[in-house]
Order: sequence, then structure tokens, then C-alpha cells
Amino acid sequence: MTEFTYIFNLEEAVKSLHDFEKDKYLFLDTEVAVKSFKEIDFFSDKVRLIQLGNAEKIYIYDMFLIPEFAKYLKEILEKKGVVGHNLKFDIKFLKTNFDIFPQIVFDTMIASQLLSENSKEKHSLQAVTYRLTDNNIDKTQQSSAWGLRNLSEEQLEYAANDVKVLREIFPILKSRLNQINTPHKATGVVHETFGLDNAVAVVEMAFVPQLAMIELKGMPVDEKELSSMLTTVSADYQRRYIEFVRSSGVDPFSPHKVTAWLTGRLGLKLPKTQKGSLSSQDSALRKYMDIPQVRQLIEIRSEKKLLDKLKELHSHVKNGRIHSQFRQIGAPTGRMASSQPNLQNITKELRRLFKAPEGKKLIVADYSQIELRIAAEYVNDEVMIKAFSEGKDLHRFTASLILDKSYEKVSKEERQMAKAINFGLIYGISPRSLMEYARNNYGVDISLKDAQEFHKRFFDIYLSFKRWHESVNQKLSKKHSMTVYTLLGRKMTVHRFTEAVNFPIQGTGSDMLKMAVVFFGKLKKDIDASIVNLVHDEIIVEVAKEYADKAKEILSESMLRAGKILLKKVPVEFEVEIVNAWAEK
DNA sequence: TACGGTAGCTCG
DNA sequence: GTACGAGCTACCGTAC
Repeated sequence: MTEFTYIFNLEEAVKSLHDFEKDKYLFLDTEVAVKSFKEIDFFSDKVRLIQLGNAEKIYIYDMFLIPEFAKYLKEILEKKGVVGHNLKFDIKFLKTNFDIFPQIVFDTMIASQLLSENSKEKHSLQAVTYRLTDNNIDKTQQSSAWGLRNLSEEQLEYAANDVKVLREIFPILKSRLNQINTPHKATGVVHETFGLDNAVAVVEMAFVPQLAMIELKGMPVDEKELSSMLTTVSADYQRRYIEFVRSSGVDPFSPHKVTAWLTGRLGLKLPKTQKGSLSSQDSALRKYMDIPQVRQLIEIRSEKKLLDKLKELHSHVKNGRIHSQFRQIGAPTGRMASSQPNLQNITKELRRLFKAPEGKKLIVADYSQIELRIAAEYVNDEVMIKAFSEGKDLHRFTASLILDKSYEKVSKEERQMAKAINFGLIYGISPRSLMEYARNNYGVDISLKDAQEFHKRFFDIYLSFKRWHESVNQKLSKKHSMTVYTLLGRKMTVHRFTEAVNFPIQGTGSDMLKMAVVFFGKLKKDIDASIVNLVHDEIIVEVAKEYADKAKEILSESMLRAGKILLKKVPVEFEVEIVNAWAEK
């Protein structure tokens, strides 16, 4: 049994707050009356209960009965720290229902994810509680009818219990995070309020409310243009699909029938997939592009993809905006993942549909070659650091050294090839894969012999990269696993070579982006500017026209500050532009 | 009919 | 000796 007090009287509610006067932070949870648990609507669904607790007391406030209490809660929730599980959810509802926006938070879900050594581990409150305390909490009431006039004793007991377990898991998570030494000292209000010393955790916690606001704001989209494009593409696709089936007698989306037709009727030679069946993927067909039927097949497939993406986007538009969901730690590296819809893999062609509304502008900013810069800093490669310091284009620079020609004389194609080498080789790509990678991604044909030569020359030029790979290989062959860190101190135990070399680079990139977002949130103050999308090394801000220049300045300052904290030897560069649409840079 | 795995494409 | 990290759709085999 959990001790709690259920409060549905304003006077009693206000009085109860005296018990929290001395606390620096409180434990919080909310229960929401939703129309559909499958499709939670943060704008129209209503918060029923707000549970607040400290070390001694747990109060359950019935917000259906005392809505006026919100203004008192706003006072303390925006001033004190708040501990909760998956607080992005609660923050969004507190914001839409009561205009309450807690910013000093400790999220136990995020903490658990940061500590996790196993990517398959679950991080629900139930799972985390079970792992840390062996206490198996009952979640059957979670999706009960929170809109009922009279809540049952079970419901109230359940609501209080979530706060009780928060109280138990918080100190365990905090102390485990504090046991990890991070190269940068934790500072700021989150560090001070919770006694949280882990710099990565401090950044992640400060990021939670920022992400909540990004989701609520949504990405602006030109609904009219999206609809008309959908109509046009749909008609064109149907016409071409029918024509293709009529002339070839084959369904272009049945891999089995397509490969049989390509090899049998057209006499093509096709590579095998991993499981041994014939592959008809575009990269395998590219060399047969001069055969009209093959070209038509490729075009139909690509138009179908376009059509599907248009449909997906269209289905998510609400009042001219798309409110995608972000998982804050979508990958172990700290990168986010976006879904419903994924706004992180929108093609260049479709980016023009994302337009600032009337009277607004978009600011599109992205770090330049950030992973290479991070890699140079991380392995402390003098040659690469020098090249970056001199403001050289690294792809051109690599090409000039590998091909042994002057920097100025490197052709566009040679630069493209070096780009493939730079990105591939810092992660230990093999010569064979390099050859395929260069062809598939950069349209550059090189022989296996050339690939082997370039592979060797890359490591001869960038000696620290060679030493890095050797050292990782050595450690992994000695033991089954090794622990790797980002430049901020994000930690992971890895078992494979590729993970060991990728994690610090990609992870530092996400550290940097999250820090930049946190800085922007602090610096922008009252300017009417909101982040509307994040794509790994890119920040997109929507801002009122008159503040566009100011917001651009603040965004630049934020990105620079984040970059300079993590990169001491390599200069940070980024592009920032004020635009109407999220079109090509 | 529902679910899980794979292939193939998009992005950084 | 090995590029890495995601999401979404379609297909296909398996379980109910």
C-alpha cells in the first residue's frame, strides 16, 4: 500500500504545497484521460491527475475538479526541479493543458537509457523499477478510464505508486550516473538542483523540455502544395503502372516475378541477395539503364516511393503542421530517431514542401563535415587537424595527397571519390566495400586494385587513424569487449570493431547537436523562435520575420559554443541561412 | 489474421 | 577483416 492524499478541493490543495516548500525537487507523474491510447492527442486530451511527491508525502490533485490549482502549480513546477519518467510526455500535457513548462528536470527513463549496456533492454517505468528494485509494479490501471467522474481506489493507488517508485529509482540512477567520470565538468541548474555530476546526463536532462517543445510546435508544411503534388503524382503513377503491366505482363513490385522476367525474357545477369535469391535492387540494374523496360521499372519504383512518402506526410498534417515524434536516445550513440512520420529522411525533392507560414521564416543550419572534424580531434591526427585549421576542404585535400597532385588541380570527380574514402575509411571499410560504396553513393568507378592502393595511402597519410584502428583491434582481440566514450563522456561497451570506431564519432556529433539546442533554448529568451526539426547535424528554426536576423545570430552562437566545448584543436564550421522553405542548401 | 524477419530505399 | 546509426513499406514464412 502506498500512502497518499487525494485532493479535490482548492483550499486543501494550496495548503498542501507548504509541505514542499523546502524541497529543491519533486517527484511528478500525470494521468491523462485520452480518447484513444493508440493516438494520444496532446492538444485535445485532458490531464486528469497530477501526482506530486517528496521524500515523505504524495499528493494526487484532481485537475478536473480543481483546474484553478494550475496557477499555483505553475509557480513551483517552473521553479523547482521535477523528477519523472518519460517527462517529455508530461511536459507536453502540462504545457497544452495549463501552460506549465518545467525546465529543470531529471528523467528516469533517459537516465536508464544512458546507463544501459544492452540495446535490447526496455526502459518503461515498470522495466526499470524491476531491474533496480526487484519490485514488479502493476500497470493494468495505466490505460484505465481516467475520465470517469469517480475514480476507483485502484486507480488512485496506481497513480500514487508511480510516484513512490520514482522516489526509489531516482537515487539509484543518479548515483550510477555520478560514478561515471566525464571529461567535462557538469555545470548549471540541473547539476546543482539534483546533484547530478555526469555531464552527458546534464545535457540530456536539459534537452528533454526542448524536445517536448519541438514536438508540440511541429514542422510547418504547405498543405495545399502537398495535396496537389499527391494528386499529380498519384495520377501519373497509376498511368505508368498500368502501362508497364500491360506491356511487360509483370507486377513491378513482386521481386520474384521481376527477377524471373529480367533474367528470362530480357536475359540480364543479376547478383544474389544474402539469402541467395536473385536481386533486382536499383544498384544492380543501373548498368542496364539503356534498356527501356529496365528504366521504366526503376522509374516506377522511385515514383511509388515518392507517392508513399507523400501519402504518409499527408496523413500526418494537422493545421498545416506535422508533429513528428522523437525518441531522444533513438540510437545508442545518442542520436535521435523520428517517427510518425520520420522527418529525418525526407528527400531533397520533398524539402520544398516544408515552408514557413505567412509572416515567418525558417533558419536552416548545419554543421559542416562534422564527423570528420570530430574524428580528427578524437584520434588527434596532426595532418588532418592541420588541414582543417588551414580551412582546407578535406575531401579535396585527401584527393590531392592520395593522387599525388596539387590541391588546386583536383577534379570534381576526384573530390567525390575522396569523399567516399574519407567517410568509409575512418570507420574501417575494406577495399572491396570501398569500391562498391564509391560506385553506389558517389557514382565513382574505381578498380579493386585502385581501392587497395587508396586504402593503403589513406592510412599512410593519416597515421593516427592507422594507430587508432590497430589499437582498437588489439583491445578487442585481447578481450571480448571494450568501453568507448564520446568527447563529452557518453559511454558504451562494444563488441565489434565497427561499433568501437563509430560510436565515439557519431556519439560526439549527437552530444554537440543536443548541447547546441540547449544553448539556443537558453539564449533565445523571449524571441518568437522555435526549433521545428533536428536532423543529426542540422537544426531548423521557425521565426517571426522581424526576428530572423537576431535568431540566426543566436543559433550561430549556440552551435559555435557547443562545437568549441567539444573540439579544442579542430575549428567548427557550419552553414546558416534564412529561407522560406527547407529546400536545398 | 497477426507477427517477425528480410530486403530495399531514404536520410545523416 | 568488418563503415555506422535510424524509419517505413512490402513481401513472405510461421503461428494461431
